[in-house]
Amino acid sequence: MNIGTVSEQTGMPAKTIRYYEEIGLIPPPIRAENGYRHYQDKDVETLRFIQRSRRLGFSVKDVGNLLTLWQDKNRASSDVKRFALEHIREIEERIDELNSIRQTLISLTDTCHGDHRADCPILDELAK
Amino acid sequence: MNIGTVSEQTGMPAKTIRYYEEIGLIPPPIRAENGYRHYQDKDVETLRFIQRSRRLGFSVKDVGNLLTLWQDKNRASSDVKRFALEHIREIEERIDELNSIRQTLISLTDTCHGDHRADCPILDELAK
DNA sequence: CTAAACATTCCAGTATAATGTAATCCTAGT
DNA sequence: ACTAGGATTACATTATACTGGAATGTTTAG
Repeated sequence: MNIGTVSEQTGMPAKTIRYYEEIGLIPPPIRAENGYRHYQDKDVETLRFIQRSRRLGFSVKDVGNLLTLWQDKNRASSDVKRFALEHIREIEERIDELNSIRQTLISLTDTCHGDHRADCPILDELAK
Repeated sequence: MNIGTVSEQTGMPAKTIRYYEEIGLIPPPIRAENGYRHYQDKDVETLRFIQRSRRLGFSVKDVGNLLTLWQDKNRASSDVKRFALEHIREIEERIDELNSIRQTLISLTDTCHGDHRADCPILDELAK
């Protein structure tokens, strides 16, 4: 498979696939005689794995660790679980912070009459 | 006031204050004869305004708009409110997305026994 | 007077995650 | 043969928000 086909099958830009190779997230594929990258089905699977992990909010670096765990047939499932739980914890932290910001903003907007008048408690609070 | 004093009073690095000036978020202050930036109390207020806005998750660009509204004595409070409500909407979007990711991750970790065995539904799901 | 502390500018770098662009090369179809 | 469409590399740029560091000038305390 050439990179274009892989790109089609994963929905990932060829550019991104090359980029993942460049940063060492995926191994360099073998090259055809013309110098074109030649991919196997398992490479598409790996890219899909990356894609799903990224969608679950794992950083590219995290994905690297997940890939290592995935490819290590001797890993303990507890290692993977620990990793995922830590990620959940981080996500919950971000949610908490956003919720706190949200609450503050809602209190502010609630006290702002929001009409043609200039007087605005939102700005007053930001300025106080 | 020199930049160091402002830095102390706001807790912002001098570097950051200069940076905000550079990107046009705050106006260039007058200079003393020695070339040092000379700040007024109102500049400290402005920086505090920026700080609070940033902590509420407004981007630097958003803060620019807020500052404009703040300094426009003729703005309608509805303009500010609209802006804040839009920001709340965006934050809620992010929260929703994070919650959805969190749910998925929790389902995954729940089905992973997390012991010494290699078998791991988390990786299986990422790979499927 | 001198050294530390503070200020200035300018250029570069950090972190994250790609994407854009140009020059060149290879391949497949008419 | 020719051209369109892929592929390659290398270098640069985007977005966001700063931060680091060097070279140099100024102020202040001992």
